[in-house]
Amino acid sequence: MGGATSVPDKGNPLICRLQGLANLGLADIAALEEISSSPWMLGPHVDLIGDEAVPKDALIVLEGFACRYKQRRTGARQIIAYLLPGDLCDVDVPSSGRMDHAVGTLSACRVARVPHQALAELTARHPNIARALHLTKLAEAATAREWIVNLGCRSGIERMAHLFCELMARLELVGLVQDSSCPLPLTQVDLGESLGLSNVHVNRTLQDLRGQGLVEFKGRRLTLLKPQRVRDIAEFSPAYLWPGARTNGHAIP
Amino acid sequence: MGGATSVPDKGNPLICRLQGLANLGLADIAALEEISSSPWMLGPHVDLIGDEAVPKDALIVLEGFACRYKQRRTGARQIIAYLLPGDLCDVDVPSSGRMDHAVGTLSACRVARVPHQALAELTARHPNIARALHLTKLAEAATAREWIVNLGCRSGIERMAHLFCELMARLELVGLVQDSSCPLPLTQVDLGESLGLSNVHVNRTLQDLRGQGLVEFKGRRLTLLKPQRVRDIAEFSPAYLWPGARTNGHAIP
DNA sequence: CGGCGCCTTGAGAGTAATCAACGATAGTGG
DNA sequence: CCACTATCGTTGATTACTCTCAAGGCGCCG
Repeated sequence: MGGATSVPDKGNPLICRLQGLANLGLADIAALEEISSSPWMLGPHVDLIGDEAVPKDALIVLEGFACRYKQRRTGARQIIAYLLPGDLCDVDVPSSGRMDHAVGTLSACRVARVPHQALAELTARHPNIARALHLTKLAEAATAREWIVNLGCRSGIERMAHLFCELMARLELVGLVQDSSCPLPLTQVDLGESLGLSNVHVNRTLQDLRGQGLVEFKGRRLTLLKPQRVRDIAEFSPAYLWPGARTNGHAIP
Repeated sequence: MGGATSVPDKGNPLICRLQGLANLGLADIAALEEISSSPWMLGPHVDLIGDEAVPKDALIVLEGFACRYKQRRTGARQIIAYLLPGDLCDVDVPSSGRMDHAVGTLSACRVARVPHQALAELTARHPNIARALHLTKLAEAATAREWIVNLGCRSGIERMAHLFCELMARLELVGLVQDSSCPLPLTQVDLGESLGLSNVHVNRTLQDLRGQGLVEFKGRRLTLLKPQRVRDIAEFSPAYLWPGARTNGHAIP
C-alpha cells in the first residue's frame, strides 16, 4: 500500500525498469506484479538455460546478477551480456528456436519463470508493457554494440571503466545505486571473462584504477569515487541504455 | 513472369533473404518488390546515416557492402556489423529515437529507402513479412553476440576465420556464393576495423591463412580453399544465422 | 607520368597472457 | 572456538601476441 512514489520501486525491479520506458497504468503494474510473483531462489554459478536448449519459459531476474555466456571448446568462457535485476530474458525464444548460448547466474539470484504463453497474453492485453519490452530489446541490442566497440578497440583500463559505467547506469534504472555505489557480486575472473582480459590483468588494471583514486571495489560492491573521470576514460555516454527518448529525469549528475 | 524457382532469386536479394525465413506468397513478394524498386546508387565510403541522426527512412541494401560503425574520439573506428545485400537497416528507429552509431557504405552500394510509414503498413498487411523481419532481427542479435565472443576470446587468425565464415554463410543465403567463393569488396583496413586488429596484423594474419592454403583473397573476392579447416579454426557453426529452425536445405556441404 | 590508395615488410616497443606461487578471507566441521 | 579447506586475490617473472612507426612496392586512374 502507500501512495505512488517517484522514487524507483525497490520492491519489484521489473516494474521499476519498465516504468522508465513506458507509461504504465495500475492494471499494467498489477499484471507485472503477478507474473513476477512466486520467484525461485538460485545459488551462484548455476545454469538457468543451457546452450542449445529449447527453453519453455522466459526468465525475470528479480535479484542478483546473471549473464549470457558462451563456452569455447578450449575452455575459455566469454560473458556476452549481464542480466541484472529487472531484466527479462529470452522473450523471443519461441520464434528463434534453439539457444545459441547459455544463461547462468553469477551471484545468487531470485528469478521468476514465465511461460511464453502467459507472456504472449500479457503483451496482447497490455500494449504499454509490450512497448516497454520492445524498448528493452532495443537497449539490449545497443548494449551489445557497445560491447563490440569495447572489446574491439579499447585498452584494458578503458574497457573496465566502460563496463563499470554501464553497470552503474543500468543498476541506477532499478534503484540500486546510491552515491555512485552499487552492488557488484562478481569475481575478478568474471570481470575478465566479460572484458576479454586474463584474471591477472584484471587484477592489475583494477589496481591501476584504485591507485588513481577512481574506483573502489570490495565487499561485492563497486563505488565510483570520481565518476566523471571514469566516464571520460571510458568515453561513456549512457543514452543507448534508454531508447525511446523519454528524457525522464535520467540526468547524469 | 517465369515459374517459381528453388534457386535463390538473384534479382532481389531482399526477397531471397526473407524467403529463407518465412513462407512468402505472391502478394508478399510483389510488395517487397515494390518497396525495393527505385534504388539509389552510392559510392564507397559514404555515410548513409550519421551518428546521432534521427533517420526518417529505413534502408535496404540491394547490392554492395555497408556497415554499422562507431568512431572513437581517438580516431579509431570499430565496425559493428556488416550490412549485406538483402539486409534491412533500422526498422526500429522510430521507436528508438536517435542513432547511437553510424551506417556507411564500404564498397559502392545499391540501396533503397523505405519510409517507416510504408514499412509499418507493409508489415501490418503482410504477416509473413513481419515474421521474416522479426527473424532477421533475431539473427542480427545472434550475430552481435557472436562478434562479442570473437573479439573477446579469439586470436587474430581465429577471428579472421570466423568473420570469413560468417560472411560466406550470409552471402550464401542471398545466392552470392559459388564454390566457396564470394565477393568481398573490403580493404585490409576494413577487416582490421571489424576484427579489432591493426592493418599490419591483418596483413600478416591473412598471409598466414594464405600460406596454409586455406583461403584466397584478391580481386575483391574471397575463396575458402579448405572450408572445413577454416570453420574448424573459427569454431564456426552457422545455426545462429537462421533462427526459426526452418531447416530449409541450408545444409553445410 | 605522377600521385594516390592499398598492400607489404622490417624493426622495436608495449600490452596483455601465461606460469607459478603465495596471501587473504570466509565458510565448514571437528 | 579453532583448525581446515576452498575460493579468491595478489605478486613476480617470463613469454608472446599485437601495435606502432617507418619505409618501400605495386597497381590504377587522372
